[in-house]
Amino acid sequence: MSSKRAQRYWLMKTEPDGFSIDDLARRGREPWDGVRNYQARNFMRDEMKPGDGVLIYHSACATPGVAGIAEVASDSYPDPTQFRRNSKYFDESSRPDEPRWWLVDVGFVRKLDRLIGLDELKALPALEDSPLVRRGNRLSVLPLTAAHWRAILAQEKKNP
DNA sequence: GCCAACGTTGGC
DNA sequence: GCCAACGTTGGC
Repeated sequence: MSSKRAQRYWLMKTEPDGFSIDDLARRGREPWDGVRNYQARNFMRDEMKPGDGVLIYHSACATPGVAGIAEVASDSYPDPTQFRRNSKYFDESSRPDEPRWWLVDVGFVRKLDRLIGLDELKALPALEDSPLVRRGNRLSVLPLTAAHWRAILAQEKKNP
């Protein structure tokens, strides 16, 4: 396999009441549709590449935190829901010849042995510079450094 | 359910 | 281009 660039790392949020790591495990692979934030869109459209590592984060739930590992499973392509009039993600001002919203497919890798809660993440010195643990952070797709990735996954083997 | 933080919209 | 109003996210 020839790789033109080093693997990158990302974190993607999902609300488990709507779509959880278990749903991803069942389906194996899922188009990450419905993202309607320009910064998150730019990451998916311009920077994510197949094979990149993804941490799946459960948000807006009883215990928010990192729940599993996935990978970028496709190149980016236009989010089809933006053109579906009956979709809640429909965007009437987006044009098929110039799509506004883009996505990637996400492939399941594995569920973590245990959920690594936000309280734990906040306590990790390695994550001090990540927007993930900053108050008021609303970005649903964000980049991680290799150090962030390692620090988060190292927690899996530790007692909370 | 509350509310702080943030992004987006639209009037001017 | 500014900024107030509004809508949404997300932790608690």
